[in-house]
Amino acid sequence: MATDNLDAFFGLFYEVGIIHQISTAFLETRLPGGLLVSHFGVVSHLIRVCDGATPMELASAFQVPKTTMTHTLAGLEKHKFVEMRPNPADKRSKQVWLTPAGQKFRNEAFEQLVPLLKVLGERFSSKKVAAMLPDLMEFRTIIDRLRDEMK
Amino acid sequence: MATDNLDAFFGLFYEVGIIHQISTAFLETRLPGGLLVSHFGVVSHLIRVCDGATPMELASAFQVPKTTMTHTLAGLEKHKFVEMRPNPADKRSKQVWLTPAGQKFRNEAFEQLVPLLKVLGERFSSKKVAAMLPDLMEFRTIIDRLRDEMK
DNA sequence: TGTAATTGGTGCGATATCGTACTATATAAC
DNA sequence: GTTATATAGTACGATATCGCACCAATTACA
Repeated sequence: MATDNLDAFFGLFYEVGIIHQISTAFLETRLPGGLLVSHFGVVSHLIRVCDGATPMELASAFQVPKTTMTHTLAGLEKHKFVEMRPNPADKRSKQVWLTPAGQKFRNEAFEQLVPLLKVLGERFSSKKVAAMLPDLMEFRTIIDRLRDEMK
Repeated sequence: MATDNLDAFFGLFYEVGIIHQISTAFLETRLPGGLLVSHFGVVSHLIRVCDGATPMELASAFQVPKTTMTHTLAGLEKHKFVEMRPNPADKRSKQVWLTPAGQKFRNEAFEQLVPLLKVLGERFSSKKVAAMLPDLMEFRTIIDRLRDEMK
């Protein structure tokens, strides 16, 4: 592979970094009470994917170290947005359950984003976004596996 | 715009977040002396785009707050990878210049990544990556402008 | 079934990130 | 030309991130 081809990968990492930076900052200025995207992400995951997930499952879903997830969950707990219960299937483990306050937080934050995403959608169609997703997901899956192999 | 369409945007933000997370962690375990991707990014920018850039130009290129860039540059300076000089065009400002040690750091880190990216390229072709870039760049440009408008 | 290796979670310390406030300089308005 | 506003950079404090070490529970396996 020539060096030129490597440039494509660096370009991808660069764009991903910038998009991450912009979108995170943008969203966080619009979340109440100093909550972060990490909090919003976890709560969304519990609503959309699986309530009662374990901390490890969440860490794995967002590909962050487990200590980071512990910290994020402590923040959500402090706000009473989630409740930690023992995991009946494994006494080492816990389960993270949304509270009504947590659902309210997520839904209100979501509703606040709708008009902003509508404006965005007028400039970059959601169809185009949807068309980008399969390649991104495939790429993500591949680097995920690659990372595991080289651990 | 229906809620379904919003899902595409959330999906994009999610994938971008994960890819950022994986690629950053992956690269950072392979950089010497506790250097971070932010350091590698700045040094690469100085080599590839413009040596002698001002801190503000760098902060803007990576879309990070200027205080963050100050911190990153201090780290590079401590390693003698860059040199800060006064900006002749503006006495408030500075210019960031690479040192030979900084070039060496970047080139060695780059060379170390080549074999890894080669493996990656066997599983996800650089052509496919290159094909994804225009849309990502357009999206990035749009959210960048949107953010400025709503500041 | 007893011991070794693995896994889920937390405590702790180092440091990266970033908002606020501040100084010095530059630009604009008048 | 003087004054008001904006901009480049830094100091500082709060807190997010994450590696390491640890304990408890589970799983592998001899």
